Amino acid sequence: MNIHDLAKELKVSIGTVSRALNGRSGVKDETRERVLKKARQLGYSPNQSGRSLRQGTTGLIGFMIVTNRERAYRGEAFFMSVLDGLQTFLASRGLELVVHLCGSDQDPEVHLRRIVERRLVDGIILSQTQRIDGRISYLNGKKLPFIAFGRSQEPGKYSWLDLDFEGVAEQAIDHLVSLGHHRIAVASAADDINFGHVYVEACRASLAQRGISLPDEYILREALTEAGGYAVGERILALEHRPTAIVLVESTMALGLYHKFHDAGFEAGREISVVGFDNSPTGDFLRPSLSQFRLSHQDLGRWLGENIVSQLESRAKNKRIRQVNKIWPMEMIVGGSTGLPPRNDAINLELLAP
Amino acid sequence: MNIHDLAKELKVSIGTVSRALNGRSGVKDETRERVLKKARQLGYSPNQSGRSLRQGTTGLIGFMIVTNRERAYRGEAFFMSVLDGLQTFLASRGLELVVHLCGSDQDPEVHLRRIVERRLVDGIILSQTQRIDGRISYLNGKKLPFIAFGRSQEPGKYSWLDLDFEGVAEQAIDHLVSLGHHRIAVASAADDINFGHVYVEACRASLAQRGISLPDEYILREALTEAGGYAVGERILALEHRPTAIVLVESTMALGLYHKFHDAGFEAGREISVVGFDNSPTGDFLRPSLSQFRLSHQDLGRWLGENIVSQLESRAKNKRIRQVNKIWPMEMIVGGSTGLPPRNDAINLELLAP
DNA sequence: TTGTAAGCGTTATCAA
DNA sequence: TTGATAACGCTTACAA
Repeated sequence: MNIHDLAKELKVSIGTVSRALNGRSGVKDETRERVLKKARQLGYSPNQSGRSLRQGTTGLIGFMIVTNRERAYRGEAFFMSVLDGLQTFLASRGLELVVHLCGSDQDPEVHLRRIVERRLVDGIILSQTQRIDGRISYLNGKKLPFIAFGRSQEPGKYSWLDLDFEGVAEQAIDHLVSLGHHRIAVASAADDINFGHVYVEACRASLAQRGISLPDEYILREALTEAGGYAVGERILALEHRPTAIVLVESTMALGLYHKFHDAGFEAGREISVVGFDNSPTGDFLRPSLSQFRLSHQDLGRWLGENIVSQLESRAKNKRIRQVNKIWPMEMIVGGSTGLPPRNDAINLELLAP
Repeated sequence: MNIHDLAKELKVSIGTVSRALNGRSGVKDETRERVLKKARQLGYSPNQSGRSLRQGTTGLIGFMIVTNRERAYRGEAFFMSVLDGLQTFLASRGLELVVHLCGSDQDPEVHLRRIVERRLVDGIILSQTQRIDGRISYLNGKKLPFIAFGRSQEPGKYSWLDLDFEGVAEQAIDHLVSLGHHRIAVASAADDINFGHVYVEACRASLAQRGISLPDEYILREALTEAGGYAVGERILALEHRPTAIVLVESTMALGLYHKFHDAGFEAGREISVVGFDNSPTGDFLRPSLSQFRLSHQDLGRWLGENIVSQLESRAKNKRIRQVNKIWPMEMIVGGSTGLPPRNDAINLELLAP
């Protein structure tokens, strides 16, 4: 069933059918009705390859996810709600979202090049950006609209959206320091994903502002998984100068960390305070509940959709694409995992006062 | 940059370029070399729309995921590793995986029809099959290769892959009954997803074989989330005749359930035994660790890839497509969450003996 | 071994 | 308001 068959069935020309279906003007109302009805009846939809070839656009927006065996189970689940928000928005604009997975043994840049060169999509959103990310410099050289979900150190003007790691670090550190903590560790990503670096540096800056240093042994780089959290627990419990608090760049780690604490007879919020990251249900259902940050994944997805569509529209009108860089604010929700430091570790501010 | 530009650059015809790039015979080795080199140099890849239009195939395999706000955070994470295995296999066969998300406010069948009618993919894998699932009967009427990941009650011959819910139920029930449990509850899905029904009935059958009935109040249908698990915990603790064990159709629920137990001063494996489902890291890192079932998501994905490719090949050779129905075996890993029932609840088999 | 040209299904231009 | 036709980029049958 193609446009010729449909036209023959209706005894009109393919041009008329095309105009009718695409809402072009210059078709008699009655004819348009007939065409639409018959198309519905016969289940006809235009072949996308034909359309794409003629129009030069596919109507598809790509979202690239790099699967990583280690993190595959939960880390990427973060994206599901983001994708839900994105897809819902795109659908409202007649666009279709397609998610491209990059297998754990493939090179993300090579994979991206294939997608772009074959013209599979009209625009693409990258995620899990690395500090040095060849995908970004590659796309900077193309005219394809794209957004990096996550900052990078790649030079050049391009649109990106990122979580407010600085704000999160500041709120977390402020909360902990005001409780009296001054030995605060940071658990971050083991690989070169950019936010891992950003978060550590943001914590360092927030600590420094309060006259507190972040020694190397308090920076714990592990997998962003339950197992990684467990490893973090082992490492901090083994330290001679144990921290009294730890901030995590990913809430999933909390489960492993709690487990290790449990084994050692510790409890989060008593011996060691813990701050998670984005609001995972896991954190809410831990005991004690995890102090973490409010974040609407759906809204994030919607923002991505609005922004990529605006790029598409600029391009269609041959206008210059406006680059947007957005830091997504997040707000702390204090749970039971943060409390006063153990007595002999607290700075008693009153005693220090003259 | 299209095939004409490349041909002009090389001073050969487009036919030769195409033959060279596609590995067709009848091209001088030297010419082929030159073409391949130049194509690489200029970053040329054939436009997919052009190819698809000509060949009638897109080289894309779809995987449809229905996002559901309630489950979005973790339930769908199950798929990430499956997709990793699938994508890796497809890439080895020159095919590209595209994941189509169906937003929570969209009709999955309508969404599927649009994908199929526009010829976006050469084959598609459905997931989250419902008991009555219009998508399956729709695809049965088409010639597009597809696999349902999850059985359904839809009539007709079609390929499907499903987890061995019967085997899981049998092993779980056998384990619990041999520990002395005879009041066993089942937590399953609240919506019409088919595996929810399958699992309950499988448990009922395994219990019946041992002369144990499954009363309605022991069937707890809730969301497959932490919150759902918490709700399950509330409900069973409120029962007059409390079960001594519960089996869950999704391990994520365990976190909420443990939390509720903790609040009530209970511990899994002591007052109430708990059996989870697929081997989530969450289950491994709970305390006590969750008894659950071994499952390689990657292998599952690979199986899907092999099967859809075999369908594609049959179709290309105009051979009849062989329908395959596969039950994926799973093996129990006993953790600390299953133990003897509390004393006064156990059937002491020796005392019952004459 | 290479070049030429038809045709895949669509949209858009132009003429009627 | 409609119909005929070119063009999008590619692969392939056929001719050279």
